[in-house]
Amino acid sequence: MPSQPNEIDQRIWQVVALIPRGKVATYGDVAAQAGLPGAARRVGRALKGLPTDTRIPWHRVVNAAGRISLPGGAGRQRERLEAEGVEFHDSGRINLKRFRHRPSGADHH
DNA sequence: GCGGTGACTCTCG
DNA sequence: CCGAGAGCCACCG
Repeated sequence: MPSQPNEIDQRIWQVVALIPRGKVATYGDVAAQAGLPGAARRVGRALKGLPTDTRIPWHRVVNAAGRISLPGGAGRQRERLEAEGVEFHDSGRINLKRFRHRPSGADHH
């Protein structure tokens, strides 16, 4: 099997698990929260290693442009997000100003 | 050890 | 707004 989950992956998953329903976070955000600033790609790899039946809300992680990066599964991820109330712009872009999850920052809006 | 690759991101034009 | 280029880190053959 492909690389067993290490402590780093566990921490990344934990951060993702804390993203509230109806909100999203970028790969960079998750990396920073997990104590790995600049390791966005590491996050993508960690999510790829999640089991199919996981309860981790992996679909709440999108790229910095507010778009879905998941290859071949964009439709599935988008459906899940829309089911939670996350709205998509024209060609599948999310308004991060509105739906981005800020862990340590109070709403200023 | 090297080069290719990817669920990334930023800068430039 | 979009694409190209570069920086990035870890995995793989």
